[in-house]
Amino acid sequence: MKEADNFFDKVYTTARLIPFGSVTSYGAIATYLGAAKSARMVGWAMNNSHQQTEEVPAHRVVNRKGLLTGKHHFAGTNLMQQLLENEGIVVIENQIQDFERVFWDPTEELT
DNA sequence: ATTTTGACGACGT
DNA sequence: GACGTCGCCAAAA
Repeated sequence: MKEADNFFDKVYTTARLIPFGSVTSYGAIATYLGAAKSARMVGWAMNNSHQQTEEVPAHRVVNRKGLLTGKHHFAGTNLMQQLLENEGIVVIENQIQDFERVFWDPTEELT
């Protein structure tokens, strides 16, 4: 059985691979999947991730600026930030502090 | 079926 | 370096 034959499913799978206390960007995932210019699709997949059976840590996925652009898609107003801070990530004004420090690039994990 | 929009990103000005 | 435009592809209007 394939859990990741479709681009969307791959996005979900990759998102679940993000370690605790780390974050990544939509473009990083897109590039990892071979669709570097389709970062938007990753974001769209995240939106759809809510309907996925398995839990998808979409809160660990932000744009390349480390900005919590999609926080409005989460339940509460600051739920996404709360989740990130819960993992030891400092977020101020929707901006992740020490972004490159907590950034997790799936491409580097390929090795 | 066509147009607009979008949880983005890279490039051009 | 801030701002503008284009590209990507899928879904909603």
